[in-house]
Amino acid sequence: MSNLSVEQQMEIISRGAVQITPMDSLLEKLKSGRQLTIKLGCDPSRPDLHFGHAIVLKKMRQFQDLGHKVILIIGDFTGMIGDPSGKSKTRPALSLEQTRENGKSYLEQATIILDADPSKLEIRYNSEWLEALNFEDVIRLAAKYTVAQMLTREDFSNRYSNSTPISLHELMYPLAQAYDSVAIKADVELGGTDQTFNLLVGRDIQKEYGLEPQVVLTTPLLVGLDGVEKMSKSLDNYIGISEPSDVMFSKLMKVQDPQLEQYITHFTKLDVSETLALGAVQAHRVMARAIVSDFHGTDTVQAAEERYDNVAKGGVPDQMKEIIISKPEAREEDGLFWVVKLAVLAGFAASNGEARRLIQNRGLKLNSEVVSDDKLHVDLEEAIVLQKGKNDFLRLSRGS
RNA sequence: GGGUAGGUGUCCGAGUGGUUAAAGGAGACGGACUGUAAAUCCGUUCGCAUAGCGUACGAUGGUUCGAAUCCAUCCCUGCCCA
Repeated sequence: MSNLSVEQQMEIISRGAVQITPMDSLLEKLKSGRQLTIKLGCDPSRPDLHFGHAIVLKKMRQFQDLGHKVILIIGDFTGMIGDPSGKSKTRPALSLEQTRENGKSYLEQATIILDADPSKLEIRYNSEWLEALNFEDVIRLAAKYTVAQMLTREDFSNRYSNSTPISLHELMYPLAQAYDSVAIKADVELGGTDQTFNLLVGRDIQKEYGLEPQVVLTTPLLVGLDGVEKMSKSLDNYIGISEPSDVMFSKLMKVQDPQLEQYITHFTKLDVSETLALGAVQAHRVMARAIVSDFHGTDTVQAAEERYDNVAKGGVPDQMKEIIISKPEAREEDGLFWVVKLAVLAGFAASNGEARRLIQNRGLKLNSEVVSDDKLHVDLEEAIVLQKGKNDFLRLSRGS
């Protein structure tokens, strides 16, 4: 176990945590000196991890570094049923193969942050024990909780009072998740603050099964780059943990000022108030450098920053994505390609109409020149650089 | 089972037979300003090689010169009663 004193360990664990319940129970578990089992439940439907997930993964990593064991629970069973979990639309049910596939992908990405040492990381699928329960077991499990208790969950009570549908099986999810804690005898379970209720149900159910209840540690929900909504892939306000260094750098520079502190706290070891004292712009840079070097190594940071500065000055970066256009998709005529179609193929617009509008609004540049005519045709004898707005570049060249 | 209110574009939401591709807002995307920030301001907002055409108001069928709007059947959801 760790050489650090229990107090020092507590300090590390507490950084950025919203809530640790109960604190003294965690102290005691740490004092015992044994390797603790730290649980994290993972949603198997969204395998693209972003910084919102990274907050909790970083925290898991800290536990690992202190010698404890992390168990990732892939909710394949729950995923098969399709957890609506508060979203207005029920998620589609996934097949067992899909959830396994997603689980693998989750693990791959999670180990960017987590220590993959098998003595410190284990992965389990909850179908292992949930599938084995028969209807009687389920009813017994359900008997341990009341409807009134369930309705104390904010999400449920809100929906109930707003007359939004709540399917009966949704009430089972907290129980299923709690049962996971029973199955692996979790000492600590981590999750975002939106998981607080579920995590606490885990304590109650563990008690019912004669186990020592887990400590619940919650981390804040990360606000995305829009500065308003919580970070999520579907809102496209996210920074992916496997993004290349230059993208990660420029996205980190876009973190809005009020969220800067959050990013420094959770993703760096920098002193928060000292860093903020540098002023918003400089603090962004320091934060972005620290995080990019943490993910990609120190040598890529400089290149990422240079690229960022170059683009800020209106320059065109050396490195950018490239695609090769072949004739049929661009409707080549007389060796010429239509800009509108090229913009669509570049992914800058979803339809020709959208591309036309982009051009009309002077948002499309070809080799740094504003495209003003939506009938423009180009030959691709030489590769061209297409640019949408300030930061989207793509090099296009012609296929044979 | 009975009653009742609903289902409109990415979302919220107006619209109860005729310039309705559908008010308004949010979001998004461009532009200006800036710190490639925020706030603010301006433009855009279904598709199509676009002065035109095609689709679209839960689904299908019908009434009508004309339907998001009227009728029928079906699907889905809320609430109340049992």
